[in-house]
Amino acid sequence: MVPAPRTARAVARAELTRAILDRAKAQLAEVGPAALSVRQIARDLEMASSAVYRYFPSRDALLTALIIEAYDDLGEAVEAGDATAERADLRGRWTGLARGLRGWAVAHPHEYALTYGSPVPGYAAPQDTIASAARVSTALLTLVADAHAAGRSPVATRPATEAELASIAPVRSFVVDELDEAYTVRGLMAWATLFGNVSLELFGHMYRGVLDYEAHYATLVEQLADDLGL
Amino acid sequence: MVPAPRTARAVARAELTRAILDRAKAQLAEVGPAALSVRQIARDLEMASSAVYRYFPSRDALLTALIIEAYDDLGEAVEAGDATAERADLRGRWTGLARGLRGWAVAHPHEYALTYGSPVPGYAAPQDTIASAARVSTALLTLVADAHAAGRSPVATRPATEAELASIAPVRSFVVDELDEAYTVRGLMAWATLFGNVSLELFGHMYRGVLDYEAHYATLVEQLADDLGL
DNA sequence: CGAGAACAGAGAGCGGTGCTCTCTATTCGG
DNA sequence: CCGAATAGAGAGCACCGCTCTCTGTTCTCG
Repeated sequence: MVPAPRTARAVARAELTRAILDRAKAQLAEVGPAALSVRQIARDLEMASSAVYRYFPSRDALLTALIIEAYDDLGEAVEAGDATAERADLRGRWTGLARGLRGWAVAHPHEYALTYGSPVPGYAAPQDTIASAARVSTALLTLVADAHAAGRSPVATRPATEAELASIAPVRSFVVDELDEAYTVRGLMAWATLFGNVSLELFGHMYRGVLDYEAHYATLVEQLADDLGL
Repeated sequence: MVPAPRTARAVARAELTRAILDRAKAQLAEVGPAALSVRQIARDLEMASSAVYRYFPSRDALLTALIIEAYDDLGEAVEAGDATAERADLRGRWTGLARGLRGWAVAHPHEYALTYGSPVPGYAAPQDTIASAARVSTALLTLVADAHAAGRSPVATRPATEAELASIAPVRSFVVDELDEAYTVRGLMAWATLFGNVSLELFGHMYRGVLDYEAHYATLVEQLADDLGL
C-alpha cells in the first residue's frame, strides 16, 4: 500500500516482515494452523519473541496475513489452470480451472484448511481477505459468462430467485453485465460442488475404501462441464 | 459397550463422565472448539483439572467424544428430515433430508465446524467416529437407491468409473445391493453439493451481499431434486 | 550537525494452557 | 476384613500469547 521510504530501516523492516511470514508459512505447512507458534517462529529466526510483535500485533494478525497469501496463491493456481486452454475452449478452461483448484488444495492442505475450513481466529473474517478471496469466484464467473456469451446454455435449470441474483450482484457489476439466470444457478452449484468435493476429500470424509480421488474428481469435473453446457 | 457394573462407583463415574461431556458441549457451543479448555470445564464442575483426566485421557479424547456426539446429532436430524415425508414421496424425503442437514448445521455451527470443518486434533480421524459419521451418507444413499428401485433416473449422466463404484462399495453392500451407475455419480455429486453449500455458507464464503441463504438453499435443493429425477 | 523523536530489540513477567506426578481418601472384590 | 483398584486434589513442568520496561539505534528536522 504505502510506497515505503527507502531508508535502511524500512528495508530491514520489509525484509524481516517477509522472513517472519516465510517462516510462519513453513511452520504452517509442517504443523498446521492450530500449532503455529509465535515463540517458535522467533526461535527459528533467533530473535526475542517480543520482537515479532513489532511486525505483527498478534498471532491472529499473522494468521490473517497467511490467509491472504493462501487466497492469492490459490487464485493464481486457478487462473493459471484457466489459462492453460484457449479462451474459446470453454471446456478446456473449465477442467484447467478445476484441476488448478484441487491440485493446489492437495498440495497445500493446511493452507486450504486455513481458507476454506472452519475459521481459526475468534471469527470475523477480516475485510482485507475478500479481494484475494474473490479471485477464484471471479475466474469461475467469468468462464460462465463467456459460455453464455458464446450462446451456450446449461441443462434444464430452474430460474434463479432473488437470492441467487443478489448473491452475484456485487461481482456481476464489474465482471459481466449480463448473465443468464440458469447460468447463475448452475454456476453457484458448480462452485459449491467443487469446493464441497475438495473439502470432503481433504478433511477425510470420502469413503475409507480405496477411492481414487483423482479419477473421481475427473468424472465430477466432466459431469459439471456437461451440466454447464461447456 | 460394556454393560457397566451397577456399583455406586460405576454409577458415579457414568454420571460425571456425562456431566463433563455436557459441560464441554456447552462450552463448545459458546466459544468454539479451539477455545475449549479442560481447566475451564473443571472449574465449572468445581473439581480439580487433574481429576478430569481420570475420565478423558486428553483434551483430544474429549473432542473426539464431542465429534461422535455431533455426528450422531446430525445423523438424527437428517434421518428425522427424511422421515417427515411418506416413504414413496421421494422428493419430500429429499427436501426434508436436505433441510435437516442445513437446519442442524445452522443451529450448531461449532459442532458442524468440528465435524465437517478442518480437523482440529493432530489429524487422524479416529476410527470410532466412522459409524456415526456414516449415518448421513447412508440416509442419502438409501434415498437414491429407493429412487432407482422406483424406476426413476437422473438427468443425463456420465457412467461411473471404477473410482465411484469403489467409493460406495462398503456402504452399498449392506444398504442396497443394486445401484444405478448414473445414480452413483449423481448421488455423490448431490452429497458434495449439499455439504459444499453449507460449508461455504457457515464458513463465510457466500457473497457478502444481502444473500438470503434460506431461499438460495431452497433453490439449490429443488434443482438437485430435479437432477436426481425425484 | 546535532537534538529529539521514532523505532527496534531484548528480557522479565503475567496469566493462561495441557498434562503428569505424587499423595491421600474412598470404594471395590475376594 | 484386607489388599487392590480407583478417585480426587494439589503442586509443578513446559509451553503459549502477550505486555511492559529498558536500552540502543536510526530516523527527521531545525
